[in-house]
Amino acid sequence: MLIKKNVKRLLLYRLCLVKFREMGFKRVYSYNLGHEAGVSAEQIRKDFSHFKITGNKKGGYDIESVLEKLNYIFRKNELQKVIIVGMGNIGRALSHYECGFTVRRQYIVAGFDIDPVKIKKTYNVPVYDMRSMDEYIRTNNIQVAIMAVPSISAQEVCTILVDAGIKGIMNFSPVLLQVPENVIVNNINLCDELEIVIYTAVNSNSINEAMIDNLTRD
Amino acid sequence: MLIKKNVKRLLLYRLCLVKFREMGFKRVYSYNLGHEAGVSAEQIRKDFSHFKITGNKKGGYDIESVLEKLNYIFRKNELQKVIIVGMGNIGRALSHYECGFTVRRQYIVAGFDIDPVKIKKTYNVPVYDMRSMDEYIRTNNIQVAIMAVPSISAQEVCTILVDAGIKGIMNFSPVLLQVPENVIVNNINLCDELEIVIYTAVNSNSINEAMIDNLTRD
DNA sequence: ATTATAATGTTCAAAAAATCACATTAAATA
DNA sequence: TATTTAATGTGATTTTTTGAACATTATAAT
Ligand SMILES: NC(=O)c1ccc[n+]([C@@H]2O[C@H](COP(=O)([O-])OP(=O)(O)OC[C@H]3O[C@@H](n4cnc5c(N)ncnc54)[C@H](O)[C@@H]3O)[C@@H](O)[C@H]2O)c1
Ligand SMILES: NC(=O)c1ccc[n+]([C@@H]2O[C@H](COP(=O)([O-])OP(=O)(O)OC[C@H]3O[C@@H](n4cnc5c(N)ncnc54)[C@H](O)[C@@H]3O)[C@@H](O)[C@H]2O)c1
Repeated sequence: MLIKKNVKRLLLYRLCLVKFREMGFKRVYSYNLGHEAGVSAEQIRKDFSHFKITGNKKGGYDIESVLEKLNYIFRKNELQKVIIVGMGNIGRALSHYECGFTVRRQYIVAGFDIDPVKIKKTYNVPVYDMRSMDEYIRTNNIQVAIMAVPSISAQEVCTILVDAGIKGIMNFSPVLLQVPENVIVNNINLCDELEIVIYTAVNSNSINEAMIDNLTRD
Repeated sequence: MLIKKNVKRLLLYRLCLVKFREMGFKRVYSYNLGHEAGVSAEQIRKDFSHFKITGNKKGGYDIESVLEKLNYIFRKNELQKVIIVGMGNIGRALSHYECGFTVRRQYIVAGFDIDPVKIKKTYNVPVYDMRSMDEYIRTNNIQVAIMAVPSISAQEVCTILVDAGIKGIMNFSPVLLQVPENVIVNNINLCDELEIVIYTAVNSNSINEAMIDNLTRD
């Protein structure tokens, strides 16, 4: 069985491979790729091996063909339709990133909002009323949604999405959504991500043991 | 030594604890917290134990006091000043989230941009010219920056930040930044995060082995 | 054509993380 | 007060992940 960590690394490798390709390289060794991605060469070979991505015993990996296989694994031959719910700060920022998603064959096909002011104001993607979302999802067979609504509405919106048949949610609210077993939620907690930076930077990359000891004294 | 995974879980626990507190609870058992956070009760106790967060042999954990200790660990008693570089889609979205950061004592104190149109247009946070950034960082002793500039400028901006003394960077560009050992980079790759959702949702949470087998045949 | 080389791919070992099991102990109860 | 109960906290065990070692093989050199 495959775990997320593994997949995340594959996506990281792709990023590096694209960079190498842009630099004009045709082939790459596990060592080069590992150095760029910040993982060991063995890890690269292990991951590739697991996904049946093969190289050449002496010449390393052909960048183009690895990228092709990665695209195949990530179903890049298919059109990946995604909707955004909540066209506020985050929702709008994402909708303006069209080209960034497009190169990865991720198509933001529609936005939905409860606020009349935001509806149909033509951004890069059309924005519709929440009441039409259920039908839209069903008729267009949408499987994945980005949620960027206020935290207070998150669970409510989530339930609507799940009932309509959504199978994967990228959630920006700092709320742990209740979903059925078969629905995937990827929580993006930007405050947490910032906090980790602050914490790690300030503690110079390791826990301040003295500080923890202090905790025991009060 | 402490690893990010551990810290990330602590932040997750805090999210749950805040929720429980809002619901009126005063105490919580490792079992409850684990259920909410989606980890085992033992994991909770191990993590807490590692950070010297203690509970009560029969009565579980006092929510308020655990939150206090978490705040202490994450230095919530200190003011955490952060700057944003690049006031485009993402940068502006973050700058409008002021209150969200404020409750976590993360203060977005300033934005910086190269585009005259975006400078000093008073958003929630003041936006200055890039040329004044180095001085601002030094005089205000800023340690952490959010980077939301186009990918093409990412490394260039990163170098300026590092030279000015920045110790932690939250980076939204799909670019692996070259930084010295002592500088922390947290890469937020929203396309990757979306891709993981798509991948996992479409493959119903596990790798499609038949698909991988196909890979070996071409 | 043969040999040397240098990379992959896989097996085996070590390290890390998660889970289990249980001893400990605070609270409730009789 | 003594006993039972129910939770924590931690040492032992298992599982997962990572790293090292090496056998394999495509390419280059002789
Ligand atoms: N903006 C940020 O930088 C940021 C950072 C971290 C986390 N977040 C989180 O992301 C989420 C969105 O943040 P934001 O700043 O974009 O918020 P926002 O208020 O700017 O936008 C929310 C949008 O959702 C719409 N909405 C409200 N209720 C709705 C409903 N029931 N159905 C459909 N649409 C609804 C609103 O009309 C609005 O357009 C929040 O949970 C926030 O905590 C945001
Ligand atoms: N917008 C999204 O939803 C999204 C999603 C995923 C990734 N990203 C990534 O995040 C980054 C920012 O995206 P965005 O959509 O906010 O871009 P944007 O173009 O809207 O904003 C970039 C801002 O940076 C400024 N800038 C350009 N060069 C600069 C420099 N050298 N110094 C300082 N400022 C400079 C520009 O003036 C602009 O205001 C990009 O790397 C993008 O790939 C964005």
